[in-house]
Amino acid sequence: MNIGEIAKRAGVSRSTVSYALTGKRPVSVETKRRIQAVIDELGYRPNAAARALKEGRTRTIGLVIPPASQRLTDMQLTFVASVVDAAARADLDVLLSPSGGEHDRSFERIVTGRRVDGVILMEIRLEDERVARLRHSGLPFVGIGRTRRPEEMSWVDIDYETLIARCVHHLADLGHRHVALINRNAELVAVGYGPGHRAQSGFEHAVAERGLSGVQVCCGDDAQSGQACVEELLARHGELTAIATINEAAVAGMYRGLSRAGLAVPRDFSIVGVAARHWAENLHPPLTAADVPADEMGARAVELLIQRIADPPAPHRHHLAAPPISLRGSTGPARRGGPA
Amino acid sequence: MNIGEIAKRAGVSRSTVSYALTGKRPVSVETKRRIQAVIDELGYRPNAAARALKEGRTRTIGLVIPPASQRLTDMQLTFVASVVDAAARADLDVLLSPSGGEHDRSFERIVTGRRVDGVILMEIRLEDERVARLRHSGLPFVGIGRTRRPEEMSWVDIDYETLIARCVHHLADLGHRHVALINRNAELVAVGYGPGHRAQSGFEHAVAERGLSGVQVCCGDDAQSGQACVEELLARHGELTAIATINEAAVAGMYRGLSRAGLAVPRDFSIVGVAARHWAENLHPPLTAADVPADEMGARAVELLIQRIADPPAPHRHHLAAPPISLRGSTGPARRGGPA
DNA sequence: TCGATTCCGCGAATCGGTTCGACAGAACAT
DNA sequence: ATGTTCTGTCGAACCGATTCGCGGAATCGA
Repeated sequence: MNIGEIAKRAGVSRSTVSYALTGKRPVSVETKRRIQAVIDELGYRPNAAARALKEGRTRTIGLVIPPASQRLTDMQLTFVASVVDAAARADLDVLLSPSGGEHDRSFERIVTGRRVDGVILMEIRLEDERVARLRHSGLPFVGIGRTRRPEEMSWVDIDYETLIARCVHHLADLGHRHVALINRNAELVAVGYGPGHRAQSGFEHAVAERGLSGVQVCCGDDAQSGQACVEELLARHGELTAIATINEAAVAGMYRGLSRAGLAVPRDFSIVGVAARHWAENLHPPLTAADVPADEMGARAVELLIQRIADPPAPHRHHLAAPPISLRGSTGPARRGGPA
Repeated sequence: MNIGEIAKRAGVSRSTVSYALTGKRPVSVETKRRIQAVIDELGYRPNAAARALKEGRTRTIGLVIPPASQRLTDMQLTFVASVVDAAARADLDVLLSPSGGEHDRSFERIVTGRRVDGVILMEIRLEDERVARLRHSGLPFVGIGRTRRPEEMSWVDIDYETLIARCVHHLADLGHRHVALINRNAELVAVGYGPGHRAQSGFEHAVAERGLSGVQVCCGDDAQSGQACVEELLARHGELTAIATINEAAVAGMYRGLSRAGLAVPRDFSIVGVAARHWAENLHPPLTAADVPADEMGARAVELLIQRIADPPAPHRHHLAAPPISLRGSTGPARRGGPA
């Protein structure tokens, strides 16, 4: 059922139906009523492809996610959910594209086939060819995360550098002298994953500033890796009394590793991290952490993207989240080897 | 850059460019080479909307997910990931639509606006108006889950009835006499969530068959609810020695509740469930469970959908997964009040 | 050498919308 | 009565691809 059919049954021309629907020109109430009656009866909706073709926009945004094979973390999932939600509120549809590895056909299809009006890019690296690709194509886009030259694009991001520094200061304030940073998985950090590098940098600076001794390790994004990682850390660095981490998926395993080693949290050992609130609260003991407002950020990213689509030459905008640390149950005064 | 531009620069007509690209009519190698050269130089890709309009298909499938506000379980997430992955392999894009609650505009847009060639529906209820809506619209669709009249549509599903029955039999074999079923959250079950009801049914039959005493409760889909639920169960039914559950998100909390009550798993108390393998293995102790092949199922759903799109009048096909129970560390012989 | 066949490429129609220019008729001012 | 302004509607062009029918040139067989 197309617009011609509606027009015929309502006894008007196709253009009149179009104007009645879009309201871009006045149509008499009587005509409008007749058209609406036919539309309701037939359940007509304009064909999205035809409209996209003529209007030059698709009312769809692309969301580029890490390939599904590598499991999404809870935080990433929250980003996806909040982006989809915010887009739906703005009457935009969301086209999903796994990128990286073998799936780059999907990314290309979306970008050069003009399937979307704009793109939200997740899991951005310090040097990211997709950013170059998008900029070259002229398609509006917003990053969740930023590259090494952040002024060149619009983004929302978490200030891991500041947050991890805060974590270290928090631990130092509690008297801890030997602390470790547990990063995300080694491959990710190796290919230039921004949060990993920025967390390192924040950790190093804060450790130096407070005169602490610090170790850094990468750790797979799951509980088993977390456990193994902690066990190895304890074996190699017996003096450690605290961990700061951005690897939320591994925290449960870290708890397990500590408990196996006979260390109670927070009595004997402290952990502080960066994580989504509901995740931190669900752990046992609840994790003292900077609460990443992941759902807000997804919504904010959509908002930025809508603005960029509406006004491409406008200057880039950024949003760097640095939420305060919420004290929960996982940090306490240093005991083991600390100043007692 | 459209097909006309390519044609002009290559010195041929637009139709020749089209035929060179699709291969639907022979084009001389020399002409083909010239066209390809221009295309490579300009980085041209056909406009997806124009193609969709003419061809009558979008090369896109819709994936209808529960609204983002209610967090996706790990298993649901795995479905989504595997669907996206499988679709990408078939060169299909995936349009995400949160449905239910306030977001039904999105669902309507996708269905009646002909934005997609077919739909995969998640979180299906025993009576589901979306199924009626889709059937009425004539759009091909496949369910992950099934309604009360499963022969009317194509679907893949997990045989919760059989699986929970197996769980009960497994517990009975170990000597447990008093067992509980922990279901998904009460709202979901109340609105006719199929797995919830089928699990109940399987539980009741198996309990009756083995002459056990059984209690059933609903429980929120998170660790805290799991803990609260177990604590209440223990308070009210001190004779319980085992739990069967389909609520994977709550299992970690159940462990906590048991441990607080001084009950060790599996020595004093057994838990068996239905969950994704990596999830079951990540728990501590690892959960004895029927390993749901969620990624396979997503891929299978895509496969069924592709077939339905290609051949709509073909008979419906179904795929019911009933994986065996993998023995891990969370079940053992009955102790408390059992035959010692 | 003449027709038949094959090979290649062109022009035009088409998909289903939106949008622009034109215009009839009513309302209003002069 | 004449000109002007509005209102409401129509017809046609257009977006960028695909596809059908047609025809010119080359090849083939007789």
